[in-house]
Amino acid sequence: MNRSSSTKERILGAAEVLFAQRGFDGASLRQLTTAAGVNLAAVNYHFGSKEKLVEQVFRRRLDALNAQRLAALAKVREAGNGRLEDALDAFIRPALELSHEDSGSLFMRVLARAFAEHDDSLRQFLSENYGHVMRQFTAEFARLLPHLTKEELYWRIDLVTGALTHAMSGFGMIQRKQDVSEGAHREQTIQHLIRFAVAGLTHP
Amino acid sequence: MNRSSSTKERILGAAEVLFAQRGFDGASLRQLTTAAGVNLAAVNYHFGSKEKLVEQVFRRRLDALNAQRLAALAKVREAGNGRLEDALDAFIRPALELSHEDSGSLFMRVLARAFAEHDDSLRQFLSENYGHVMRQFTAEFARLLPHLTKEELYWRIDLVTGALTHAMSGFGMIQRKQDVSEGAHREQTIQHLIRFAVAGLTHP
DNA sequence: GTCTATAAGATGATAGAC
DNA sequence: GTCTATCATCTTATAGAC
Repeated sequence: MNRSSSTKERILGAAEVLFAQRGFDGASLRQLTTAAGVNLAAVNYHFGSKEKLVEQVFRRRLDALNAQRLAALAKVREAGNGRLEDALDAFIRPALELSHEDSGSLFMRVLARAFAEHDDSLRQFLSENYGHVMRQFTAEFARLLPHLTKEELYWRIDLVTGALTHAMSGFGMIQRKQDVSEGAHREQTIQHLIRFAVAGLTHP
Repeated sequence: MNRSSSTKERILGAAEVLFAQRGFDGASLRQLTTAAGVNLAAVNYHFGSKEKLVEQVFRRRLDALNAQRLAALAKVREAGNGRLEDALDAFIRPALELSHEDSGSLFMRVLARAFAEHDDSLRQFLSENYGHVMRQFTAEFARLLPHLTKEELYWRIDLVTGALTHAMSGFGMIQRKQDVSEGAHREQTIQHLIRFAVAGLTHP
């Protein structure tokens, strides 16, 4: 059994937790390797640098998320006369499912940090690797809302994205109540978001 | 003429810029005092610590913003049978005006960082000092949307807040075009947001 | 692949002269 | 109020033994 992959995974897991809690600069390699139970030098050995490690933390979650989104969108398309609700579901559900996973909420905080950082190299990385997903969804929304000008459509998609981002981030005031299961709460969030987005996208 | 207030102001200005660009941890007192053209020791002399300086950077903008919001809300109330659009305008306009000011967009990035930090002491500071504003607006929305349950209303306000936050942050894909003036673009954003929010709040 | 030891440098805070 | 000098501590990265 090769220990290297286990070491890599342990580092990635610890990095996600610590980047969420303390930020990319705030989490030191010392804290990180200690938490992962590996040697201080292991990060540079396995990833090359701290920055490459950050990139891998993103890839691990976002590759899966965007594959799910595109697969769901493809299903909506091939089903023929898709409804707006279904396209929105394809866009929203994988994202919210990720954000409600055990370590997913941690990752959401990592993502929020990345956006707040406003770091161009990181933004470029995200746009290069996942920009095509947004473009495919925009094209589908344009097909389903043919009465809107491009300008108007972009505005509305932008605001939907804002609402989704906010819901994923967990910053809002809505907290899951004790008598509601995790899964039920997620489904509630998805349904609220979809109805809200449909109203916002289709109003005259 | 007392130089101390000028030194304090120069520090606050430089801090806002550098906190936005590099984060609270990322901006060192050395970079900060150099940019402000003051001595390294001046921050600790005038503010006590780096953390107290951060607090003052927030106060300078948020005290003004929330006073404007409450004044606008009071006007809507005293005008009698207010419309939902007017209450939303009171909530949204001061925020978006701040975010479009010269140094306002910088401050928005500072604010985004604070949320991403998820730092409890900072969140507590914000909630203690400005939480009553949100409560007053929620009460007004409840009055204007009596058919919604409290539960449903909270969800929808939360999603509106998400869209507003996103619009303020400037993360979105919508960029001002060259042939549109700064003021016209801001007004466009406000109108899009209000119409989107009205649709999202009132849908059946 | 993993370890220790250490290089080379930045950081927040403060003491004390002016 | 402002300055310099410095403390104690932290950081990333690497060299070299095992």
